[in-house]
Amino acid sequence: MGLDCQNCKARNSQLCSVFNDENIGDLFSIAHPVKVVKGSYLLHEEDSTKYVYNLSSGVSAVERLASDGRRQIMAFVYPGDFIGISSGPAYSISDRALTGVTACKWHMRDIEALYVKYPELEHRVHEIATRVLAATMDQIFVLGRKNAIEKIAYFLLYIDKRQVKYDGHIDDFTLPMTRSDIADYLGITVETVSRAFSLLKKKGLIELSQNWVVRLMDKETLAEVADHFGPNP
Amino acid sequence: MGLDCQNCKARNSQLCSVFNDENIGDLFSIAHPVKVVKGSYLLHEEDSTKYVYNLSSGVSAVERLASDGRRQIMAFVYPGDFIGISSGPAYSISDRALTGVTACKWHMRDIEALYVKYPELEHRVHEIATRVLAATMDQIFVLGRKNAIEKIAYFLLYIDKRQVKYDGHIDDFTLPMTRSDIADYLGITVETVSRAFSLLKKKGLIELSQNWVVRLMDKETLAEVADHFGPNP
DNA sequence: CGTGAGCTTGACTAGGTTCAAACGGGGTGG
DNA sequence: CCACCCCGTTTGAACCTAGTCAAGCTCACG
Repeated sequence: MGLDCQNCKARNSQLCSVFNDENIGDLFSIAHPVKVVKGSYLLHEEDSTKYVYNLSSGVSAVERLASDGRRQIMAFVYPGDFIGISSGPAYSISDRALTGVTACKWHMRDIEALYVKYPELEHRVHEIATRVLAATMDQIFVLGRKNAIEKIAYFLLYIDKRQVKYDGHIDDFTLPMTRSDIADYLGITVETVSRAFSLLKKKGLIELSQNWVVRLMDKETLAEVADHFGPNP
Repeated sequence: MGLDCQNCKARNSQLCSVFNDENIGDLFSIAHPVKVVKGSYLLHEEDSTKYVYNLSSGVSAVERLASDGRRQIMAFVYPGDFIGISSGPAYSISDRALTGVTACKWHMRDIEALYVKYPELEHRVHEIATRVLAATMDQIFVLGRKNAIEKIAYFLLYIDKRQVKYDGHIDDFTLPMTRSDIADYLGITVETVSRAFSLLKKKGLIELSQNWVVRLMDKETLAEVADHFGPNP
């Protein structure tokens, strides 16, 4: 039991790491593995909030869509990330697979039932919510107070940090999301994203191959740009 | 014990309502009441995250300040609201009193010690975090995908909803925050806030007295404006 | 009654959006 | 196998929303 867990990219995630290799089966046996193709949804805004998910492979985006078509992406979800935390009867966000995605899905009731045997589990779930909150606050600052170039520089460093964990790469990585996804994450348009990429390329801070592969040439300067870019020195 | 609690505006808050009038003393006896004057801080970004707070009276703002002076307000805090939820060793936000403020302050350790006697308390604390997260997601959408007029209309309806709970007013209320605070909350400038107010006034959707007292004349239309305002019908 | 902090208004500017056209690469069908 | 097409991206140009700078106003307060 829990055989698959050994090779799962989420094995060391906040949730699964509560269990050791002997008792991980307790968690795995109540999990429903799900597989979702690129472009379709793990969960929908109006779904009832019975289930929670832990991403095993692939990348997805937590998003909200307004009636007039405006979209805002709240977060990108990587293996080991937890989805489905929500107050109220419906998630108020959707989660769309950007690549093929596999995940473990649990009835929240089943997770809660394990709290008795593993009290640490409850603390972890709480901790996960708190971390998500912290990340969300960061994003509020970015959306409210950073200009386009700063946003893109910040985004690249953020993705770099996220992907390192699971790829073990040195300094280039493949973006799983389109320019349009990036735009909807940062509250700007595709064109602005594209222009910002071009500018950073011209400045020698990044290199792009085939639109998707990014290499960060100078993370230090990039961090400065993410912090402040514009007329006032 | 818990005498003050009877008249406290936070008596029915998510935290305090776990206790009935008989046992609220268990919570109150471990509380440290604090009083903060307008303009000073309940907590600072770099403070260690030992304490949590529940606002009793007044209004404060959760904010983050960048090194170059840019400020972003994450949330306005009203009586009954909970502050101090944080991952990591330091809050990464500050909380500034917009009016004179009183609050109950607890050592998180003391709250956790009560979990044994009141298991519901732990669930509530989690629930609070989850609600804050939901509110924060709403704001991300506003910051990322709404224009200035939509932001202001949304803001007015939001404040209206917040203040009703504790004032019992019909349709006017006094803003506790300056134009500059509103600007920093919505990711725009003071001038833009001012112009948006003037426009909504000209349209007959709101009335202003002495800059601080707002009356919403037509909430329905205001809600439409908050949803969509601009060229595309 | 004078002062100043906060608010409003105006004129100009700039950063980002919009609209439009062209490019490029991967996949499909002839 | 290659031409074609399509989707996502890039780039350009015009436009417009919000920012900036500056002046004048209001009102609470000393």
